[in-house]
Amino acid sequence: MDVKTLCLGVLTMGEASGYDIRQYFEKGPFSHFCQAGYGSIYPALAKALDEGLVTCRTESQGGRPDKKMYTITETGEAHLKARLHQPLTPDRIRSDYLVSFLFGGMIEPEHLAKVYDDYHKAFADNAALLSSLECDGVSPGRMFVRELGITMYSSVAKHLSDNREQFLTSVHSGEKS
Amino acid sequence: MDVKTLCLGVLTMGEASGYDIRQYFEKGPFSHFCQAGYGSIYPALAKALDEGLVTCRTESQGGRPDKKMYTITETGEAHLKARLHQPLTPDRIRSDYLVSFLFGGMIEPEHLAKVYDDYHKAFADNAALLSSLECDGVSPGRMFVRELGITMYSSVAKHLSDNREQFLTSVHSGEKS
DNA sequence: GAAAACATATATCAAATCGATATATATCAA
DNA sequence: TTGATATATATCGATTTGATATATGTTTTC
Repeated sequence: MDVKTLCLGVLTMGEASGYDIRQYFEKGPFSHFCQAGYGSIYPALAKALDEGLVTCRTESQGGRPDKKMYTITETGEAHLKARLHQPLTPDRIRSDYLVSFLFGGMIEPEHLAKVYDDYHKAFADNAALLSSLECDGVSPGRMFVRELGITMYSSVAKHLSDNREQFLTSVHSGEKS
Repeated sequence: MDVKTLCLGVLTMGEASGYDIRQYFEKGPFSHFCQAGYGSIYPALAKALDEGLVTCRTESQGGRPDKKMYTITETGEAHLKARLHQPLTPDRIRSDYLVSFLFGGMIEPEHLAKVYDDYHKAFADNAALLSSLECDGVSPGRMFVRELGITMYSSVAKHLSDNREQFLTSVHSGEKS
């Protein structure tokens, strides 16, 4: 799912600027399972405009750079719908933290404990964040991914709580690498 | 954590070729939380060799291209260890499936059900795969990430089982987008 | 009340990564 | 024997990442 298609997805929820779209990927419900920065969003929007998948309206604002508001076209919706019916690539997780745990034996015990606690906090915080989200008038799809996220984050957070001492002691008991 | 550093990590477990390293990232315990293809591994090894982080030994084989066996150096180990004590970037999940569920209203019911079942199968399979792994003589770090993976995969698989009908009906009950 | 920090807004660029392809041979299955 | 899969290295275009540049408004802190 390339960034262009993801932008189309965001635009089905209403007119938005490149900056707005970035917010969806950084905060918002999207951020937990797809990311994109300005460096990919702006080129993607330019290409989408070029291909007639979106239209653009420039909104002048006092002082600040003009806001370019994008709206999805029928062609754009058709493109998104078609893409959603094509084969999907498997999920991909990138975790420096799990790599670190794998090589935990090479890390100073105090530092490893700190990293572990940070990791636990991140999962606990994400679970809490999703739980606190407003649910009124939210689409069933959004509701579903929210609940799946809560399940995932909280089960991992619990596992990390339950196995903290066991891991931190075993990883530094008389072995290398 | 760039590919060069990840390669060093693999090499702490013993001498390996670029092809071998690829296997670790495609199958093996690594594949679940970091990925890398030939296009990033070979350049990374060349750079690591250039910087003295690894040494290289060419193994001739009848017919097939020569095998280049890489070994991590002390400098390489120091580099890896230093990296493991530096700040880590947060985990990142990319899921076309969750994007699809978010826009489930735009997908034909039969197709959405198929996608859903594929997704469930992927999690169930991964949980089973990790559970079936040999544990004799495995390092505590490897053991830990394996168990965390089992927890994560099976909790999500269970959630997907438990909420299948609810999701598939609600997403197509009189609404758009 | 001034200074610093943060938010709004677009855009570009080098470096890293991804995904596909090329090359060559061995081995295993139909 | 034909085709598919595995071993092995390597490159290349396209995409993505992460940082930076530019310019101004708003909010917080000293």
